[in-house]
Amino acid sequence: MLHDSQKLSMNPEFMQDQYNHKTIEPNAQQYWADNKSFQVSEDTNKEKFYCLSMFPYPSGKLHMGHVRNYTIGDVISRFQRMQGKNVLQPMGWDAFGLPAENAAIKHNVPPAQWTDENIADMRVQLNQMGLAYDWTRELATCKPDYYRWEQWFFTKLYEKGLVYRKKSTVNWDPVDQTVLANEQVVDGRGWRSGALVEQKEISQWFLKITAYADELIDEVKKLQGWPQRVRTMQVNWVGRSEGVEIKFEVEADFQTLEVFTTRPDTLMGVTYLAVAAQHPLALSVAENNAELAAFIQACKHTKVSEADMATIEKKGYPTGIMAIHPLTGERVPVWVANFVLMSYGSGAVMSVPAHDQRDWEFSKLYGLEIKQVIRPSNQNTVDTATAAFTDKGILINSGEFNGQNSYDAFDTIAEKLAIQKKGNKTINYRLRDWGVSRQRYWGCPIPIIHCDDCGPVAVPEKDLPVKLPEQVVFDETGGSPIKQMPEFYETTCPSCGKAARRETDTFDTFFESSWYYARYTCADNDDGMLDERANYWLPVDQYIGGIEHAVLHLLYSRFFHKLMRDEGLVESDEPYKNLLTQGMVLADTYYRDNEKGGKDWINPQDVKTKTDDKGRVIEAISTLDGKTVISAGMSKMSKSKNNGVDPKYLIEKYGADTLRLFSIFAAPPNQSMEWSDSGVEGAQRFIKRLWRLATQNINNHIRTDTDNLSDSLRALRRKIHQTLQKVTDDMGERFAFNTAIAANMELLNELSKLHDKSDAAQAVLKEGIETIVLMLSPIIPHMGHELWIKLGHQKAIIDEAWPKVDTQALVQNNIEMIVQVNGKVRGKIQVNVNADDESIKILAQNNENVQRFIENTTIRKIIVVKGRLVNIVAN
RNA sequence: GCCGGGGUGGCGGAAUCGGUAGACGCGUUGGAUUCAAAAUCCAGUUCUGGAAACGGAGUGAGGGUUCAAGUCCCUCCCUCGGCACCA
Repeated sequence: MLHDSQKLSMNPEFMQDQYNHKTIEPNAQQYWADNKSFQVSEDTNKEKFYCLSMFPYPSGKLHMGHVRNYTIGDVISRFQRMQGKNVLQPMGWDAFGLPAENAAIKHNVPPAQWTDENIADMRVQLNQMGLAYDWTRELATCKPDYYRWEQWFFTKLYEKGLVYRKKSTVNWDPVDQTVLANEQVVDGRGWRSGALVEQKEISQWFLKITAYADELIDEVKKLQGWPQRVRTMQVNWVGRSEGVEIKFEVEADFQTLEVFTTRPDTLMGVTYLAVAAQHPLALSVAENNAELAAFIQACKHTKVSEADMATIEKKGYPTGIMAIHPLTGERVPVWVANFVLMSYGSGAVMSVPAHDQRDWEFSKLYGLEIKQVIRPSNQNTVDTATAAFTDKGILINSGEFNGQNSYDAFDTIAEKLAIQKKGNKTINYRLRDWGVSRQRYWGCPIPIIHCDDCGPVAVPEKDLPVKLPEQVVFDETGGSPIKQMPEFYETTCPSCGKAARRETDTFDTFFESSWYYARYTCADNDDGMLDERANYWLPVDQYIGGIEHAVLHLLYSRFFHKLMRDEGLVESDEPYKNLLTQGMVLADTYYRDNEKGGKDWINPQDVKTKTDDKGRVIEAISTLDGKTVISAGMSKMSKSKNNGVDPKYLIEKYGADTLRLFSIFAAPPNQSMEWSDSGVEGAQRFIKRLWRLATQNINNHIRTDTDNLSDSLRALRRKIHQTLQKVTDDMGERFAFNTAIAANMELLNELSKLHDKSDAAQAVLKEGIETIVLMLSPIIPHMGHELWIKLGHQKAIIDEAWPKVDTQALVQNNIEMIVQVNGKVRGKIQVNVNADDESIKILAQNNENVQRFIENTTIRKIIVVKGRLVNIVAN
């Protein structure tokens, strides 16, 4: 018995090679490795192009988000290489972080070992994707040869006074006695212990990012290659606002409360002040007030995230203390409020219920006075008893300021306060200094030694790096092992020599990811953080990564770049010239309710859907037990929803080229992309169709005079060059890879329809096939490599240049224009490209179908849009 | 809650500068091929009326500007990302 595939291969029709990714892909990868195709060095004769995809956290498994991100970067890199540029595309590992600690607790493996094994696995998977990386520059942030330089840099910043220590709030698990990350707090409780989480104040290190706030905002203007939405988010995050800092004297102890407001024009409407629960004033009153102390205690049980603070139920408690209004001298009560944060500004705010929605809600809740001091600029009236009026307007009930508009009153009130030394105009930022301390193990040790006599002292350069001990044992509380290791923390003071204690906190992992892009340029340098090679390659010409990094990572690395510039390490002002933010990868989710009231998530690979004759899904059934499951729509691929698709399996089944093709064809890069198994099969189908047409023409080496083609061949050749023109624009300027692929599919469809066996036809066909293979080679490089050889070329396709548009081929004599009557399409006309408007108008009116709609009407106007349409306005 | 996106056929998406809405792909329907199936190929496929020619409606909802609106303006609804210790 013969297998079907054998029967097929014996049929002369199918004697040509079958497409087989399992031989094609390793062959191409071997060629690139043998020829060191992607190793680059500084070459001043070529234009450089630094293309960087955000490096992954080495979880051990490549997921579809990586596949998409790295395919996009690879396509751009290979396209730019074909434009003749010296392209650098490196890869490395964002190797510190929480998951390694979790794995250590769960599987009893030290984080270092777990991480190393994961890196080895993921490197293999990335290579199977055929990504054009210069692996000689690979780096892992958990290695001392990397993190020693950020320790060194931190000590430089410390010398410059850009680093300081202050108390700040963390999530504290009172049972496990550990600090928890926000994601480790679930419904207000520690994820492991289940204990109610408390806020705790501890001393931590901060970087003065606020000192660069203005530059971070101002230079967003220069980032023309960034998406507008990311630029807006960056500006809003820094949040520069002009306002007035106002001093309120407090009756009880003659202290003053300083508050910041952007609306000094509403000052006369202040009816109370609110301070944070942790404010010294609140704490001192609470000493003799048990109820207030209880309230403050209750306020500790909230998560320290802004989203939580903003959405909690607003609660407050009166301190019984009165403050003096700086202008009227009236007494206003001071309240403690759970939504005022001690870490923002001074931890106190002035409240104007009539003109601020949050203050209004608070005053309604506790029956506090609402005093309207602004009225609308027009003649409308507002009732501040029903809602706050937050617009600017004209001042009322404000004594000497009555009748001024909000803008003028801003200045006059600020001036009056300044004269009385009760306030000043200031600029306030929403941006807070960057807290870089983490009380975790798997991170870069902060290079500081605490001495009882000398205070915190930076570790001297000669003693760097401070190595993180890698042979450690975790207990189930998840506390950092180095905090229990005297051999790590016991040391001597570098300045006085007495016994001292090493800092056991580690850096925020954003610290590592803030400068890795620069280190790739000189990853082998053991003598310095960076060298002159950084200035050849930087800034990064194209950065690609998830939209979820639009604010934090990108802001921190912009900041870090400026710090490095001011240290003389780099010359440029900004790290990333162009930015492409890719959307997430989504997949179908299915579930069943379980007995515990929760949901059992079922992997989409185990679900079959039934459709009606229009293709609408009418039922989803598990293939495991044949029973119905409930569809919960599309959501981000994740473990928790059990809707991940493993790229490893797909690479084996379909090959990397198919996966690459599908992952950028399914949606434009900046939008989220929905996973579809049948879509992958469609991508494979296209690859096989191209393979077939190309391999049927490998012996076709006919060249012919393109000046004397028949009309239909001329049209086909025009299609080839129109496609090339579009694809060049789509890939080089717009990153519209999905439409670039669609255009190639369209061209392949046209070429497949050609059954003319003449020499001229075969020459055009060959030109078309070769153009497609070249245009798609950045996307499906393995197949491009193989087909290019088969088509008879000596040079590998990786070294070929991007094809050139033949402008002669684009010339057209006649074009089609549509004819509208009152904006509705009623006919089509063929027009000579040089026809004047008058003759086009006549042609349009003579169209048979158009006449049906203009008879018995009067033509009012005829609009001709060159090359597109004619619109006849008639009634 | 605040900041920033998105919403177009059964589905993913296209329409780049205000000018033919639905390219391309998936799914689906019919046909060819096959003993049969898979694969492949051909044709149809926004809804709706019609045998067709050709009409009517249609880009989340409602209003507006314009000869012309998916695209611009206003109001609203839904949804996704981020919110500083996930990375």
